[in-house]
Amino acid sequence: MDVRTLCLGILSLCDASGYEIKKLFEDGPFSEFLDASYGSIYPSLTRLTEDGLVSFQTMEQDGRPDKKVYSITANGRIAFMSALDEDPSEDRYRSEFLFYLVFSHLMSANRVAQLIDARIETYKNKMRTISDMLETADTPGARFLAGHSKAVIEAAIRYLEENRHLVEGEAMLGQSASVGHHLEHRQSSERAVGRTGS
Amino acid sequence: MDVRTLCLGILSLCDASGYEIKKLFEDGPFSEFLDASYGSIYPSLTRLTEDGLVSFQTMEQDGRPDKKVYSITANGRIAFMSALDEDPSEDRYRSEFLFYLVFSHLMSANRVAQLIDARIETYKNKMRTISDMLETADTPGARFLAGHSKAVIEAAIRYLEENRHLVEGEAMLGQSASVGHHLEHRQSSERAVGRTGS
DNA sequence: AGAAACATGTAATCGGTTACATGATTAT
DNA sequence: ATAATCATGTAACCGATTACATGTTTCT
Repeated sequence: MDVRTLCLGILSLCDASGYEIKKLFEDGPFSEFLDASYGSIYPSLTRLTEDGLVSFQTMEQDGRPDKKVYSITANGRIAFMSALDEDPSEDRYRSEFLFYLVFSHLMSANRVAQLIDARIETYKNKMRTISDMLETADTPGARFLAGHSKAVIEAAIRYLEENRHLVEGEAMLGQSASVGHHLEHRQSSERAVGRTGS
Repeated sequence: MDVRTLCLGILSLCDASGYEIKKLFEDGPFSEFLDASYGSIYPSLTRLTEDGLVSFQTMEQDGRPDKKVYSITANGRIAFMSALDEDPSEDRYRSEFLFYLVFSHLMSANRVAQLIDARIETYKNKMRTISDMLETADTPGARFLAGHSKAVIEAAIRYLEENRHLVEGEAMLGQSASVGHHLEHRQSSERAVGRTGS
């Protein structure tokens, strides 16, 4: 699902400018599971306008730049509902933090502790944001979303606090066999025939 | 952190071919929080070889194509450990599923239920994979990672099962104010000056 | 018979980010 | 003073995915 459809969905909930849509991705209820930059939002809005799926009104403001407030059109609503008929793509989760922890044996215990402390701190900040959302959520969908984030983040914090000792032992070098055994080299019929590049 | 560094990290744990690295991203212990395609892995390995950070041995195999088994070099280890000194970038999580649920009011209760059922099914499959990993994990890092995934996924399943009723009520149309109030339009000094595109 | 696994690699494409350009106002 | 917020937009760049190209063996 591209940024165009994401914008269309947001505009099906309320009118907004490109700047405001970006804020919704950044701090609002969508921040936990979506993101898009101005460089993708503005061109999307232009395309959607060309395709007749949204329209806009230019608003003059005192002491602020003009703003284009976009509204979804009837065709836009139809297009968005068609998009919802497609199955959602799989979640994509990418965490350098977790990748780092695979290599805790290459870092000092202090470094690992610092990494985990920072992570817990980030989570706790998010929890504050989410608690605010839960309080102000006035639709089931919004409450559901906020509650979901809360449940998952709470579980992550609890896990980190209870199990950090597992990776904070001082750097024990040596190879991790746990990855190796995912690759069962068939020693039998393998023959090395050359070495390059070292 | 680009695919090059990811490959370097994996090769710091054990020798592997490009194909095997891909499998590690796909089914192995990294599948929960990383991904990369052949189209990025093979060129990365070539670049790493050119830079002297890895080397490879060509292995002839009976009844299978030749395979290039890569090993990290001393310089490679140094480069990777330098990479670990940088702070990890923030997690990126992208979920169309959660985005869809914001619009549960635009879908039939059946469709929403079907979406949630599929999601729970996916989670339960993952749980099986992770249980296997937990059993075979022979290093603290591996156990820690698997345990983390387990804790988070369990929380998500529990939440979905206990709260799905919130979004499975039959389509109640109308606008969601919960997004709107994240955008406090300063009605006072705003003036519409034109409408375009509808 | 056909699909899936094994195995490597290139080229075209594409979506998206980063940086740039501009500029007033408000908060620190 | 300086940074941050408000506000829109373009161009360059880049990393990564997708599709293509090739071929054997094993599983269903």
